[in-house]
Amino acid sequence: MSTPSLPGFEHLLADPRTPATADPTADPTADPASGRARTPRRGPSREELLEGLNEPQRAAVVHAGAPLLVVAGAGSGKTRVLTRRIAWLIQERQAHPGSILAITFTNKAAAEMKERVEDLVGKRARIMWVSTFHSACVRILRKEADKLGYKSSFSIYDAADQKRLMQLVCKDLDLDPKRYQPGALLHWVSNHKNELRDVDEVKKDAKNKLEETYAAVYELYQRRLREANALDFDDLIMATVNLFQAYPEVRETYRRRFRHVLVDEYQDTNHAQYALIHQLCADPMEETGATDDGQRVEPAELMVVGDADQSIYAFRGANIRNILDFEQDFPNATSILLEQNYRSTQTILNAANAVIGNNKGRKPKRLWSDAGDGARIVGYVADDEHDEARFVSSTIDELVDEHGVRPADVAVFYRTNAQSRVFEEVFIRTGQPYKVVGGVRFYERREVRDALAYLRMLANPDDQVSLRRILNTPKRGIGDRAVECVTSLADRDRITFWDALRRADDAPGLATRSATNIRGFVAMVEELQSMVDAGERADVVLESVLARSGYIAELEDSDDPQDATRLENLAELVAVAREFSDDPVAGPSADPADVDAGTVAPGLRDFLERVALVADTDSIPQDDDGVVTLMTLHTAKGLEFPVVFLTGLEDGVFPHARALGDQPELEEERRLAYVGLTRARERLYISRAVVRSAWGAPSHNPGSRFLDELPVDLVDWKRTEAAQTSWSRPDLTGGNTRLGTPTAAGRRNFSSAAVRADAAAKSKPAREVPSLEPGDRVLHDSFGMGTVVALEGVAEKAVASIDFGSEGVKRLLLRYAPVEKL
DNA sequence: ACTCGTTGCCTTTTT
DNA sequence: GGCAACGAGT
Repeated sequence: MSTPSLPGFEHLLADPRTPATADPTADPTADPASGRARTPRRGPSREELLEGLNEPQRAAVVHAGAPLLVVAGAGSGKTRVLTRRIAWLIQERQAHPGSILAITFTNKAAAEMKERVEDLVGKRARIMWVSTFHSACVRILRKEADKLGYKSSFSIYDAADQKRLMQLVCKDLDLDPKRYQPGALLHWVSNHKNELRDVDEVKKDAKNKLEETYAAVYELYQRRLREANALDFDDLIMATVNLFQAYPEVRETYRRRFRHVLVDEYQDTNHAQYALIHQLCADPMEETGATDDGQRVEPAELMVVGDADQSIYAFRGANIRNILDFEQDFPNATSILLEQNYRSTQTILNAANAVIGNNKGRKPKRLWSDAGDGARIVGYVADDEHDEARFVSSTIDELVDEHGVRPADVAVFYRTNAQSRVFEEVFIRTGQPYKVVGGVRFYERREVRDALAYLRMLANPDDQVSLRRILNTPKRGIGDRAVECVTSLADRDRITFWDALRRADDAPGLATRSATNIRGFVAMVEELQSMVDAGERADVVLESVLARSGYIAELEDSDDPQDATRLENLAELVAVAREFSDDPVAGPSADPADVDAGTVAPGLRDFLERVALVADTDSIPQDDDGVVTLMTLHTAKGLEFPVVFLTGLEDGVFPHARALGDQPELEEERRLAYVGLTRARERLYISRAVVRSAWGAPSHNPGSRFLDELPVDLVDWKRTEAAQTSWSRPDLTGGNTRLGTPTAAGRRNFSSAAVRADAAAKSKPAREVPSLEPGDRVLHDSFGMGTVVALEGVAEKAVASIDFGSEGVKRLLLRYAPVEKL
């Protein structure tokens, strides 16, 4: 997200010797160079800035000097601390707002923080950099792109673009798509980028054929990105780190500029992000050799805020060690612990503390509240997922009728998006309005992506992925064959795909019909490009695109009711563009950024940038009186509700089957549970289904192990497993299954669970099993670690099939087998 | 070049 | 159970 610059901003950046006062909007009384400046009379007093804060919170706000880690438990008021501290820096320590860099993880959080600081200290807060890592990096990279061999107009590829590009790469390398899945390859590439490992390094370290192939994929993928003048999300960070490394003088510019760096959600940073912070904030004395003599800049003041217990994005490269090792990474760092919770009842906190306490290697922390114990947690064991949904629905009715709860106070959480369906069905039936947050998102809809692809291709004709996407959308008679011909022309003459299109007549083997169609396409694009070059507003360009391309016409002619929705979505997109063009500073991600000198009004590129870096969960309206909110646990992070339903507490669902066998992954699931529990303010409901249909087939899941971790006296079970009808009462008790009950139900249970475990074992062989049931991990004296795949037989005749990975699958008579449950 | 039918695959996802 | 991606048929 970014918006046009404030005048004078480039100057500020370009010449570090004129820091603060170069900006006309800045408060001239707050010149940091003059040390003790006149204190502006506007704004809150010291007392007001510290008002209502507890001791550790105050300490964090006023702390000066050494790097500071604020360990902020859930609901402990960390956003407050952050905003007050920023205001404090400006107000009391005369920091120039332009010297403050605050990093958040969402644009929404950035906008909120900025707004709150602005409320405290006034408009001068606007020139602070409050943004996400990605936005900040884009701002830097746009300016310095040429140093890295990119044009400043580079595109930003999101997950879908990456996938498309990766598919092209796989095709070029002639890889079997079954053996090499684009998704897996991307994940692998992403991991390397997060670890700042470039292609050369990876190639050098390839140990076997497979790794060499992967490295080759990485190499070609990067080459294609470069050819497309595009960077993917991970590149944004890595390229900035590389830039700072390769150009110390550039780095120094930013080091001089940012005197205060604050990072929120530090537990979710990855290595690349850590490195970036380190480059900006670490003492250069410790860096490799003296870079320059004399002119050394004091390192910026760093404060990071986070909670290791809420780190739930490891699967995306977040490294929990960043926060755990902060004190080692930044010598003489201090830390402050915020344990007082202002959100939940003590009952809820006790539950959360108990669960998270099962994670190893964690720094002790116990949330407490003076809100009192409140209601007990209510538990429910449902027959199946429909029963569970009915329980949730009827409980909500009851709360609304008898306890004055508004539906908007209620949230229903689940582990995976697919689980939302059952709740939706029941809510539709009962007429309970609801809102699903997340799921298929606006910017991921096909028509929206198509429209954006047009715009991106206009802004950056090198952008192959976008260009190819819309080349024949809507259908204009340019098929695979034609694309093939143009591609080979591009390859042979070493020109871009777009240039090849313009010279399509030279392409050998191209049908005249296709050539004609391509000429028509090129003419249309060039005409639209001239609009862009003339600096036309984004919404005007967009409307022309939709009209001229025939995209609208095609949808209008269609009978498919879906296409009516698509038209609406496009209208919505036009509205977004119009709003942006009218007032780019407004909106959820307002953040003044620098654009090319000379561009006064916000252009198409600015719009694209905003769109590329904004998740649209950012724009979910939070308040709507009669509406229940449904979302995954991941999207629930950072939110709070008076009433929370935590559903699907079953081993295999939550914790997810793929995590069952892996200690670190299981701990991440546990943190996710912790996040879920701590969202609740007053009332917490937990539920699970004994039978749940997954992928069509019913699956019989044992209760989540997290349920066993809750102190028994905190939970009031409205219905337990014992209350189940006899047919569905197999050998499960709580989360612990005794082995082998010779009932039909037992077998049914076994077989369906085995199917799941088998599936899990296939994708991730070799691992865990506690109280023996499929999916559990065991340790065998000679075979090592293994995963229980299936169980058969009773008591001392019980036999387990255990997958020991490279050792193969063994059938072991448990009475004799030297296996130990882990 | 386009359309339709079959197969295969399934977490989570702030950017 | 649902979607997307691929392949065969027109």
